[in-house]
Amino acid sequence: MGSKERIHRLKEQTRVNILDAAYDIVKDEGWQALSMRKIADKIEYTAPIIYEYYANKEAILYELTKKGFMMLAERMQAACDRNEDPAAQLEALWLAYWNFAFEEKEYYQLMFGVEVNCCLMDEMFPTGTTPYDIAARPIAEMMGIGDLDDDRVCTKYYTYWSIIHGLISINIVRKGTSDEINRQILRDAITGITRSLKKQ
Amino acid sequence: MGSKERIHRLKEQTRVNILDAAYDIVKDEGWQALSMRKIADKIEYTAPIIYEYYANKEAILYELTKKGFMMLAERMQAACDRNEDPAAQLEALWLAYWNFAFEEKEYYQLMFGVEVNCCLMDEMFPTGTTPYDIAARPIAEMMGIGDLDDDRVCTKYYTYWSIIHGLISINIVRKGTSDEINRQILRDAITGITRSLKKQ
DNA sequence: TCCCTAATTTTACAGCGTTAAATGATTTAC
DNA sequence: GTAAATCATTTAACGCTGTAAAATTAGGGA
Repeated sequence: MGSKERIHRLKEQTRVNILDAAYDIVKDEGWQALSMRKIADKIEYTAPIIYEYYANKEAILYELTKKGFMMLAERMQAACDRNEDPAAQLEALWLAYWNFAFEEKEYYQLMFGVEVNCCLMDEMFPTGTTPYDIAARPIAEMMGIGDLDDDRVCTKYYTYWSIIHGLISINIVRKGTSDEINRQILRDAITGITRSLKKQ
Repeated sequence: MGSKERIHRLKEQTRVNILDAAYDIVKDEGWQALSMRKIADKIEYTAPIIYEYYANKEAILYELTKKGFMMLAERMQAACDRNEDPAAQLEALWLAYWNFAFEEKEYYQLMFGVEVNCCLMDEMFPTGTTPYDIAARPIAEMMGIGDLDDDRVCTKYYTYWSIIHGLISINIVRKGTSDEINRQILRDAITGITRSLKKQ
């Protein structure tokens, strides 16, 4: 009886189809638009059938997250393997990470909980009180640059902001890193960037 | 008739109460648990009344976001003002940012779209293929450290990861920064951290 | 007291994730 | 070949969501 296997294969295919359909919807309409009924529509079934394949919606997201992490790991490993020198390896591997985040934005959002938020930040602040406005002044001063909107100031500002926001959101999403290490990274990073301001 | 004013004041109070109720719920149960009906319950009204004060749920979130940004700006400015030297200003102001993110975690999540995700990352990867496993080797090599789990390696890894993830999520949430600047920050940061590996 | 207006609630709709029951189809046993 | 049993799938339903319209209640002015 090969029919048992045929059916088994078909069911496995449906499992994959559900994941693919979910990803298609997200790619088209974003994560907040993903619903069990839409997935069902796409695979031409009714909604409850999905529960035959996945315990619930979260399980689907979990599976997609796992897939995302596997893709990321592959790309980083491949980039690393293409180089010999450790410095070159590091650059290549982080660049692969960077590229993954934008080429597979939907996966990255799911994996690291980056919500696409409604509102543009700049219109949120009373003028002159954005973090940029506050931080740009001492940055510019140290660099000996008069114009607060100079690209060099802007770059340094984003360097500060990135590492701090990055460290924060990593800690919010996945707690577990020790406070000790966090503080150390924070101080290291701030003083490191600050030192680099004087040089130029 | 002062009663007109009394009523006006009462309505203004209700506007505030709605925001406060929303924040209380979020503080207790997280953002995903916030609903119009729960807010209404808390202020002892029925749900549709809220639409008399805010256009919709998004408007409430918008208002809270604005409040969060104002709090952040205040704290950063105050921290900056407490110092004279620009280097000290920068350290103080970014430390204030850091503290805000954790003391007002709910606001920070709303402001920067940091979702608290379901799943622990480590169980997602086949063993030995986490980004840490991949990146730790060249880091350790450059630092002349044999043990991949050494705290010094771990710290450097998180420094890389933070700035890259930070830069990515800032770009995902609020597009607008030029690609040119992004690339420059990325390269600067990577080579900067990499250089710091050799020194030690 | 009557009317108008404003405040508030009730009801309703369409969508969500999810479960239980009812149907339909297919395989197994005799 | 027909009956029974098992599986696949759908229909119906529950409680929840955001939101809109209608119905109700309350308050103030003539």
